[in-house]
Amino acid sequence: MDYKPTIEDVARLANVSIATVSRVINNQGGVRKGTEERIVSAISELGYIRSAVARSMKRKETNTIGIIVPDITNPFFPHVVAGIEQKAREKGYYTILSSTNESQKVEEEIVKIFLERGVDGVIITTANETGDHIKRLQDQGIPIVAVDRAIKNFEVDTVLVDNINGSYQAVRQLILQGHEKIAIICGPQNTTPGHERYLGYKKALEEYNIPLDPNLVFQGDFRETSGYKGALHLFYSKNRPTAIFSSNNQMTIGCVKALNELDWKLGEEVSFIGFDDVEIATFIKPKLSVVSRPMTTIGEIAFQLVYDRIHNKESLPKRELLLTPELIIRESCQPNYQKI
Amino acid sequence: MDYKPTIEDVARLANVSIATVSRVINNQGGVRKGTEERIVSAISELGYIRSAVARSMKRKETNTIGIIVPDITNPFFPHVVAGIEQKAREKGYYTILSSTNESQKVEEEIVKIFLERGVDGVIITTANETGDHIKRLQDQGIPIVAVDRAIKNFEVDTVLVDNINGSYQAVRQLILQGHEKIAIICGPQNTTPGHERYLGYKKALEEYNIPLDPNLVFQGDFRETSGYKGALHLFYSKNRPTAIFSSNNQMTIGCVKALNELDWKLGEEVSFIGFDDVEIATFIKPKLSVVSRPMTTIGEIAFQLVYDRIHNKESLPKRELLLTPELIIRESCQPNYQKI
DNA sequence: TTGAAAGCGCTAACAA
DNA sequence: TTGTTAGCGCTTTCAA
Repeated sequence: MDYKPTIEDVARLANVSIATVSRVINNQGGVRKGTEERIVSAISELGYIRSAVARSMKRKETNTIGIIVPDITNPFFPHVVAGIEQKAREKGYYTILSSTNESQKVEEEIVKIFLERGVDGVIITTANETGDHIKRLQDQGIPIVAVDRAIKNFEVDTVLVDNINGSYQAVRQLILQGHEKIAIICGPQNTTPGHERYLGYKKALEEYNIPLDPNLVFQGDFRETSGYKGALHLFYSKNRPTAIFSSNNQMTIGCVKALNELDWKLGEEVSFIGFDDVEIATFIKPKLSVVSRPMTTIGEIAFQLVYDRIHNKESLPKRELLLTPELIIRESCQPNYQKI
Repeated sequence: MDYKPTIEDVARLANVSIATVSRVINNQGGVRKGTEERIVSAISELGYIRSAVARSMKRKETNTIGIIVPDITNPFFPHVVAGIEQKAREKGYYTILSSTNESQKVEEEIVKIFLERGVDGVIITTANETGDHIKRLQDQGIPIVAVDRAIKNFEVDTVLVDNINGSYQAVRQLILQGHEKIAIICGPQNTTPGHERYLGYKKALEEYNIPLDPNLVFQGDFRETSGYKGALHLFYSKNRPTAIFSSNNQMTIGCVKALNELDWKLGEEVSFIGFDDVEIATFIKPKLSVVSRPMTTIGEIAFQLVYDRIHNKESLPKRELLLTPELIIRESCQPNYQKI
């Protein structure tokens, strides 16, 4: 069978007009019971399925949310996506997902496709925070929600994690355990998360009157190798730190690898806290302390924001949510014995 | 600005008919150069974007591939999806992704949605291999490709990994290193991967005349917690194994966590091989030996299969690919010293 | 409670 | 080389 029955086939079989059929498939009521029954059985007899395309054409909505992420293989995003999808399905929305591989050009392409397809809303972690290419979506009246990375050049709803607070908590913890030579492995300073996590580090040091030593600030790029290099660099620097804070999960991994190879004893010779939980955190020894983010919740909230805006085109002010990450203290940060 | 210009607006501005505009936006040629230029500039002046919905309506194709996975947070799938997406984009296709959380009911819902939306093809790792609900897709002439899990009750193109061979290789390796008390942490036996990986285990034991001890077979469900429980169970069983084979990545992680907590020395007291590579494999001490699958390649092939079939409605025989996984030996499997 | 009919924006066959 | 026009399958007035 390859023939797709249409609303007209149903109407013919049930001996009513297509308008009446439309009423029952949309549960609009106002149809006599007997008529409805005839229609329902005609539908199942024919195996009729209403065409979402024709429907979208008429209604000017697709019930789909476009999702753009920079890297679907980074475990953070599948969790966020799961949260979005879950909530979306509950509300009758579906998602079309694309990964940019951090490429601005790919992102532009995807935006264009979303525009053509008439998505009802977009949830994005952009590869380029200036966001000029994203503006076109907004110009078409398509609600946008930025997740994890802000968009700079115009106003959109945003759900971020309080990066400053997260790294502040982590560094403060290290300070309270008696560390003073605390290093940071930074993310790129031209991204919000990268910069903010550095600011939290600075803030904690200032608050406790610990001078910031530039030699303890290593510029990474959020990739594993830069974490690795960072640890190496710090190990061999003249002012070897007694504690390290790493700005993201991938760099944490590189870093721990390096510590292993250097035989730089985690927890004993050097305390450690990383931003973002990693799978390995609880099964290396000692267990890693981390700053953890509620990934699924982020997705759920993001969907709620687009959803609200889809159904309130005009009247909503810009909303900016800042979720507080949680410091999970395990074993990799210990009192600074070397001080004593 | 919230008004969406249509092909008519473009035609009016360029002072031609909509047919001519259609010709240029579809690169069909046969349009005088000057005319084309006028149209192109009208398009950019108005910011015209062709409606994919209207186009699909007319052409009876959506250029979208539906993807159904059981669990998007399992790192295996994002890699497969990345492969699909990559190839798809090259060919002008886009993907709509849904995760069933292993629920048959959710899967049925999604199938229905895909049907309504008129996807051109579906790539699925099904939560229920009997596949009766999926049959509806095929009845509508929508090509299906099964990935990682076969579909039993009718014929579809399939790309699988040779699970039997993969776990056979792993278990044989353990046997050759002198292990006899080799445990397996199974996946669900009503899924192909779960069952086949068990068969490979059995096959290896049989081949080397090692009797299968039911106490060494732990029934897991592919989730992390069941790997954790499995290791616990095996540790405390009267016939403690000297080697463990875990049937998937998530259970491997649970398992390694448990080993740590139990202080059951990996590689020394218990050798270990897991199915599927995991991020942490090279990272923990000792490094984990694993059976590795070419995930991105699987996705690329899957897309190629649907694509072929979309463009060759009738004429293709059923195709079934079986990729051979690779045993990567690292440090977690060692000769069985306890035997000596 | 039901039906007739007007489109939604596009493609493609046909005509000019 | 260009234009006219008939739909694609549905929703939604408006009228009966």
